Amino acid sequence: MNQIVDQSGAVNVDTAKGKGERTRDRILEIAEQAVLQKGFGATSIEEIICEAEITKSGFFYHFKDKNELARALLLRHIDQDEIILDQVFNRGQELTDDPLQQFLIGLKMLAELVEDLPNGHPGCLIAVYCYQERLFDQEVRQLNQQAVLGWRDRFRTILDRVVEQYPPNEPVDLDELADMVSTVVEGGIVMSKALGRPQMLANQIMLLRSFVKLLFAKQAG
Amino acid sequence: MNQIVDQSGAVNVDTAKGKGERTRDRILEIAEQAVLQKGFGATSIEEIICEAEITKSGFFYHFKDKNELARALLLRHIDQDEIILDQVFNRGQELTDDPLQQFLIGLKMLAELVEDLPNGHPGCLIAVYCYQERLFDQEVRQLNQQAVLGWRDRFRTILDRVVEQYPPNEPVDLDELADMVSTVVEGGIVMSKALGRPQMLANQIMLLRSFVKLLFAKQAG
DNA sequence: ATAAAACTGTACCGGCGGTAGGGTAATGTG
DNA sequence: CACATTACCCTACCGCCGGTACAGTTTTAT
Repeated sequence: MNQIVDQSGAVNVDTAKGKGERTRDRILEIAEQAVLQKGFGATSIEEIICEAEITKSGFFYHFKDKNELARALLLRHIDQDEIILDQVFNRGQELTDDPLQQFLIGLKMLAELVEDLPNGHPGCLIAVYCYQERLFDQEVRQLNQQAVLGWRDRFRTILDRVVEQYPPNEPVDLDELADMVSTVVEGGIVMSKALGRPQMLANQIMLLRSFVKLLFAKQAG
Repeated sequence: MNQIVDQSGAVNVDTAKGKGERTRDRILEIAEQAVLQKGFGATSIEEIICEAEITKSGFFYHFKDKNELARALLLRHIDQDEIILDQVFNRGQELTDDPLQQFLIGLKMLAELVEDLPNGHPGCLIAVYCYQERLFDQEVRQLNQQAVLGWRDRFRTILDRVVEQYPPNEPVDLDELADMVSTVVEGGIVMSKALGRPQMLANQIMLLRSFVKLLFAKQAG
């Protein structure tokens, strides 16, 4: 979904890593930016090594070919994404015991988080890979799939607890509703990018939040 | 949003065109398939001319460079998309005078339409271009933006008529709600592709439809 | 018949992904 | 400090691709 990551203390963390790992991270960071703006196929190794100030040999020391770069990019992206989502939705659990409120707080925090990004959400690698599937091997495609299924599980778990206390006002499949969070985020990113209006993503998340409220709100009378 | 197009009588239409235009159309058709599966940057002119059974000179006779191909692809895609959306949402107006029902019928028909695609929705060029913005010039990016704004206008017009008769049960910005249709379709396509489950897109559209119902349904009492 | 349209053929350029292999500087560790 | 390992750099090369140039040929519409 995103690769916003807390960078406080990043220097300390980096220096704690070996030199190789630091270079590798730098390559991945630069590559991800490029891939999100131009796609994987159009991102040249040349430009990556140029910006990273290494040589082609240096690049191929870390990644044996471009496909391995793709895999590493995706793994890193998925990891960072999970950290963010954990932060956001665990925070809801700290603030209240009501599962519906937890979910609503999580969505609100997610919206605020993406709204605070100065240049808008940079994009989601999973979406990039979906639209360039033919470039990747089966392993990468499976990783992609598992990441999305992970999102479903995450939100489904929350929703299961919600419906125990709040019967939905309209019959819904909870897996589909869980998927809708991902759908709105992915679609919202596309819309934000298309219109050049970063705020759209946050708006769409908040709109989804309205719908969740409507769906589970206890009807008057 | 899509490039599903009615192909009945396509042969007649084609033969009515000049030979040049037919070749041009064939190039565009082949190119779109490739771009939706591999991205624009990774789609080589070589493979296009190979599949179209023309030479490189033939290609450059129709398009002076790859950027012109990009523009033509986008224009074609937007045109076809508008035809589809017109069909779907005008049909609702034929069936009832109630604006809410018109919208709900349109969404239902859209869901059915994408569900009937044998290999799932092939993808949306607008989304592809968003995620590869750096590859295109300002003109193409503006075309993209206008297409999305066109979607907003379309749905906003319908929603304006809806709210006249159905006050929303939760305060919403109608532009944002209009955008949500696009968001869900774009996001749904990504999710469908990621999971390899074409039906997801239709499910997500139907879920959006549920929310529209909830939002505008007259409360009991 | 004829002009315009729609190509084909050939040759070339520079950039890029990727390979191969030898050389070297930096680094962590005992 | 010694030393092996890690982490690179350098050079040279291959083949593919986007793109250009331009002359020649077929096809089509009228």
